[in-house]
Amino acid sequence: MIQLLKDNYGNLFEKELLLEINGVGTFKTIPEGFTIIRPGSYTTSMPLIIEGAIKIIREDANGDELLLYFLEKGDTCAMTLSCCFGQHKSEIKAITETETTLIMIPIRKMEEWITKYYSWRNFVFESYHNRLLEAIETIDSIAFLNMDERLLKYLKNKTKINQNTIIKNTHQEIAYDLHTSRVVISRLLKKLENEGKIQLNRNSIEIISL
Amino acid sequence: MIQLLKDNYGNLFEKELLLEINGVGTFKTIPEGFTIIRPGSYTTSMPLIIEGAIKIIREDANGDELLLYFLEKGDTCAMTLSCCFGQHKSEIKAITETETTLIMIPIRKMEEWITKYYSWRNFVFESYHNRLLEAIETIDSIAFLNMDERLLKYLKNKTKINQNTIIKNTHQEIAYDLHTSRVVISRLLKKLENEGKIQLNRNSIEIISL
DNA sequence: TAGACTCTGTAACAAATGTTACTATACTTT
DNA sequence: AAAGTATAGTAACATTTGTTACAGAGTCTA
Repeated sequence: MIQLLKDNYGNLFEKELLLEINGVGTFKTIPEGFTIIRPGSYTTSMPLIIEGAIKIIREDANGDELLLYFLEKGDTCAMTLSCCFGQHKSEIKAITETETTLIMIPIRKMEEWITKYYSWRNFVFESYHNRLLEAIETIDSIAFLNMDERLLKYLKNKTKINQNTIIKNTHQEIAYDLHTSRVVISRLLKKLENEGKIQLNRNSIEIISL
Repeated sequence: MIQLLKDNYGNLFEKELLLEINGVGTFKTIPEGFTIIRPGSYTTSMPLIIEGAIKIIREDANGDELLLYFLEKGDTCAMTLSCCFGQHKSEIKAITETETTLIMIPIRKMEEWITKYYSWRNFVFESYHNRLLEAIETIDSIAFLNMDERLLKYLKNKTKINQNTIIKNTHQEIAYDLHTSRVVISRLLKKLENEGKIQLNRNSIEIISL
């Protein structure tokens, strides 16, 4: 069995299930910045993240965008889950934030395992729960926080996800994620720099202390 | 078997399951404006809505509030679902919007039925899916719409849920749901009245044409 | 190296939303 | 009926966020 699978899901799933996953799952490594899922698309397999991070974005009909949350290793996409179960189409866009390694599980199997393995059932429900919580967390941020606080939270989150205190993004990219304008982000970042919390450079932001 | 159960879930669940629900479920009728679930609370049973409507509200530590969505007959609370499965505590507040009749299902049974009945499994997953979609819909509204559009959407939704073109609420109550101030709501409502879309009265709003 | 292009900084202004304060009216209670 | 309370209307103003415009600095390419 591939070591990566064992490392990431070994304490979550029983041995038989791990063997099944290893048998029917397809391993895939996807480069950074690749769009995995688009709004309106249907999926026939479900991804388990082994390594890396995926950015889940809401995109409406006018092309307005907003970052919903990040997925990391050990996570799966709840939207894909329910798309698989119910044959619904996707309402979100998924882009690899870093290079990402996935195991793709065919729908047929994931349905079968629901009745067969308690640990799998648990994993699926936990995933739904976590995604619902993250959606609510996003709602909290947009509804209750001002843009400066949202930006701060975003920067913290980003350093955690990328395991790096240097954030390689333009102000425009950040503005898209937070659904605001570039000028607003530049303004607030400059304020953070003046407060000594970050260091601004072209195409990147170094976090000093948030 | 109670007719209401058959009427609302008859085409969703098989006969055996309906009989089981009827056997172990407890029927409850709750008056309007009653708080069913509070943030931080744990639940040991899961509600199926038979009649009426429930308002699901996010409430943060500072007491800030925001309406997430309404639940109607045929719905169940996904947050409660995952609370039951995972022993998590509630992150939301649930208040009856109208008088509501529920069937309460003990956790033990709902877990057992997951493996036993395909239709139940389906129902649970569909519920999660729908709640996730509604959370995303809420995110859309807060992120992409201005307050006047959000108010309009709110009024439309409210007439649908209550089956009544007269909305019995004060401006303050609406302001809480949309997490803004009373003055803002009064201002926008007055604008809608001037446009001939609504008629304002003390403690109530009559919808003319939205 | 000249020109094109991208990214950032900044000012000036516009629009949306939030706050405070005060008034009038309707309703409730004593 | 008088007093108190809740609700709504409105003005004036503050704050936050969004928009437009332009300049300068870095990067890329012919």
